[in-house]
Amino acid sequence: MSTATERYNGPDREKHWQSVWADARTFEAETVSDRPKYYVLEMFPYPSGRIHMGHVRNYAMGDVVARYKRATGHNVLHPMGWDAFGMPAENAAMERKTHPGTWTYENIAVMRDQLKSMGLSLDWSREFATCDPEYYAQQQRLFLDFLDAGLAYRRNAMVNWDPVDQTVLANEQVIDGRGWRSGAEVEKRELTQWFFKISDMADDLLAALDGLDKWPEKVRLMQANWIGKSRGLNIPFERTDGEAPLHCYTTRPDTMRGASFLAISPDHPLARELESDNDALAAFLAECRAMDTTEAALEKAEKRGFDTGIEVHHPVAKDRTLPVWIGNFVLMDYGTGAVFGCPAHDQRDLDFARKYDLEVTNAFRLPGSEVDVDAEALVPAKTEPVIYVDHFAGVSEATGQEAIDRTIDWFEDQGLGTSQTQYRLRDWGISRQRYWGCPIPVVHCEICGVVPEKRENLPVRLPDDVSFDQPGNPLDRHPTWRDVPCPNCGRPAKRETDTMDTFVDSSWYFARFTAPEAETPTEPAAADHWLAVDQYIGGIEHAILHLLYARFFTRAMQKTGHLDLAEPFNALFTQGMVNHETYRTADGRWLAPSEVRLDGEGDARTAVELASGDPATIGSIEKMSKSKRNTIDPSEIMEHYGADVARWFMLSDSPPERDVQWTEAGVEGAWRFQQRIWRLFAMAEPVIEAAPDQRPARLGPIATAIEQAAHRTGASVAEAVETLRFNRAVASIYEFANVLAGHLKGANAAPEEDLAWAVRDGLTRFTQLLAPMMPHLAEELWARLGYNTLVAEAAWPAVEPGLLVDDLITIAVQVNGKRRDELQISRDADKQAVEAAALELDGIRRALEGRDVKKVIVVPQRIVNVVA
RNA sequence: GCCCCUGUGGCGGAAUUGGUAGACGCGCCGGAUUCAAAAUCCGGUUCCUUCGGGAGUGCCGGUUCGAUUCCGGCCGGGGGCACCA
Repeated sequence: MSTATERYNGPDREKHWQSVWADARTFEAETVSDRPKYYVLEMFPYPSGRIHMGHVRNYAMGDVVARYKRATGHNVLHPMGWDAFGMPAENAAMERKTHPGTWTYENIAVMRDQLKSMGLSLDWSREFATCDPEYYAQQQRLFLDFLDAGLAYRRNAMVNWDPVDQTVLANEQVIDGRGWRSGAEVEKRELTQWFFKISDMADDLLAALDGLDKWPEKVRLMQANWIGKSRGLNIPFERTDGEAPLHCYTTRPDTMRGASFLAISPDHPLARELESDNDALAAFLAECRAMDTTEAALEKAEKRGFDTGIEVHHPVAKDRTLPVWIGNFVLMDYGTGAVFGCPAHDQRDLDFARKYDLEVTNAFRLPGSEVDVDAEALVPAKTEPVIYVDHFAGVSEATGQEAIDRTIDWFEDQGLGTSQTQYRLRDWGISRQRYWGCPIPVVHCEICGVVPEKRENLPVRLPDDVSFDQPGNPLDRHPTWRDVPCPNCGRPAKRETDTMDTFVDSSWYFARFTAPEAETPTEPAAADHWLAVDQYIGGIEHAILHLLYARFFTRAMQKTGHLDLAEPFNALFTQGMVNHETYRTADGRWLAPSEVRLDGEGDARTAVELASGDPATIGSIEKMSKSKRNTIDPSEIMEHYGADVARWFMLSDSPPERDVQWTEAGVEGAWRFQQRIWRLFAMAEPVIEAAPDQRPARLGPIATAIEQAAHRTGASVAEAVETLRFNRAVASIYEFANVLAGHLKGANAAPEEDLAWAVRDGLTRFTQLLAPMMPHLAEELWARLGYNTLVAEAAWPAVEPGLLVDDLITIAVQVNGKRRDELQISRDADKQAVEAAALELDGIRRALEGRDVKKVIVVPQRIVNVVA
């Protein structure tokens, strides 16, 4: 047929529906409701300037869930806010001479408009930014409560210090030993810093992972590894000079026979004590402290030691003594800051022993082998049985794990050591020497020490009159801001100038959304009602830090009376990234997709730089990033194709947890589908007009087929959305569209009543199933069907279970496991009937070729297998 | 090094508890429509084939009437952690 129908203009109509939803306040959560609550949350964005495709994907997924839950009778909370403190605002301030706040709020305005143009079903009435004083005031209150509860404390800690920018750098900001911005050589410095006592909750944070059964297994594993619980032994080593014993922590006490030296950290109290009257040692320690501690540097760093001259007795073989060394590889903040070296069973210890000519003694050998250690240490898996040599507790052949357990017990029985559980997780250092963050609300008084700011004085506001024309923290050099009277004694004192790590801001925002204007951090009734978050969606890059900090914060807020639960996120989903091809010129410049023309296909594809006409290389498919210039601006896509098309493409094809590749062909496919649906409804118009209000008592075969497809699609879309398999929901909708289109083409201009009814009912249901994913088009179609309500407010269509199954089914018939024919038979036919009918099939007879049937396996409603 | 995930057409990917492998989409091929093109519509599309069939879910083996699915061993790809004692 000819397509006289006009094209659907998405970008134009979408604006209309967005204003209709906003006017009707369709998406505001009800404070009081009879309906069950559902809290769906996507990780809130950092206001960097413009939204990117990762946001589109993330928020499209969350929006499908929110709209579906609303349709299925839930009172939905689906809020949005801004993770607005952070370094980029200060960098922008330095480069553009603007205030970080100005830059941030301008970005928020742009990004809010962009998100609104996506047509997300968000409750904008609850919006806030973490840099709003109303928000950080409450965060300061939480800090003071944590301080009172012993959950926040201050201590000296080593940090990476950039001497040019005059700031502390995170490990990730140190590249090859230099600051990522200044390029200056980074120093290790000891600073007094604020910490949250997350280590207190290590065991609970680990144990509670088991209950998070709606979290990805992968994330739970990553968190468990990060917390890193291990059981070992704390052994005091008696010194030959009679001084206080040195304690070592080990997880391999079974290798004690092989101990040949002790190594202590350069930061160990003993090392510091010896330093004062030993110049050579002092020089060695200074070098250790200058050392870069990034992973890459550690990989290459030489293992170096310094012999202190001190000796200790072997705890079991009392006649043996072991020298005490200082080792540059020993960490002060794990275990006791001292280890015993067992060169035979640890490669690093072996290298160290060879270098400094220390003993190498085996604790065990492999079964059937007399060979001792040569170039490589003998380190079998803990599950592998080995033969222990002369083990003091009498262990002979055992796996490492068995021997470890028995050794720990033996040491405890003998009073030679104590079992100790150790965690890898360290306390969370939250001090940042930055301006654009939440001020830590304490005052330093010469008389009273560290004094909390009075709660009635909160918030401690960031001053607006700051300059960024010199490096360092503007709060530190502000002429007056620091000067305050001591809250305790009233004498002149100084404010703390550190601000909080921005991870603190995002550790409780989900709770604040439940009562964004409360005068306290949370409002108990609202928090109890809405929390936990029912479905949280975000990137896998936050699998550890953000999610672990939020779990800690929820517990800490529980302890301080702000919340009444321990786990903030009932279900978690981590979505994949959005990738795109990369393009480069011969001289290595990255080109944006809009700067190249692509020709050919398959392996013969070529790219040409538009501006110069020079050939460009098509590179690997990578995460969209500014540095590789392989980004696509969501706003351009939404202005050209519309938000529904962008959303639909982001939800199609790729499973949501996997990476998706953005392609022009993919968006166009989504756009064509949208137009096809539009034509389908145009084509159906005369049929719809002929439809009776009531379902006719009898439906013909075509009407029945449409009705069945409608109900089956309803069931499968619901199931797919519930399990967040959006690509399958999309596929089901395509199938249903194909069914409807196929039948409509065959229908004549004056259809039978039953068919007309089935078409209208089918299209109504189709629109409802489409609505969570293409909400604007769905409203347009809903109006076209003659409804004067909003499909966004319509109830999810009920499914008639009887329509999901056929009376006559097709089952495959195999011979020896190979499919040879198929059988049409009544659904409730008994086994004997199925078997008899199967054996009569031509294809089966042919395949059997007169062989004897040994056995026939009949799985009702599934398959028949004839064994011959 | 330790821990984990993953491997299916030309491509993205489907496939309840083991039960017709390749749904749906993209691409491609053929046809219709058109003066022509775009758009649209219809048909085909795992591979091989002597058109009877045969092979096939990274590779090798096992369990089973039956394996993409379960088990063992390899190979490839990806991720997390890592001087953690």
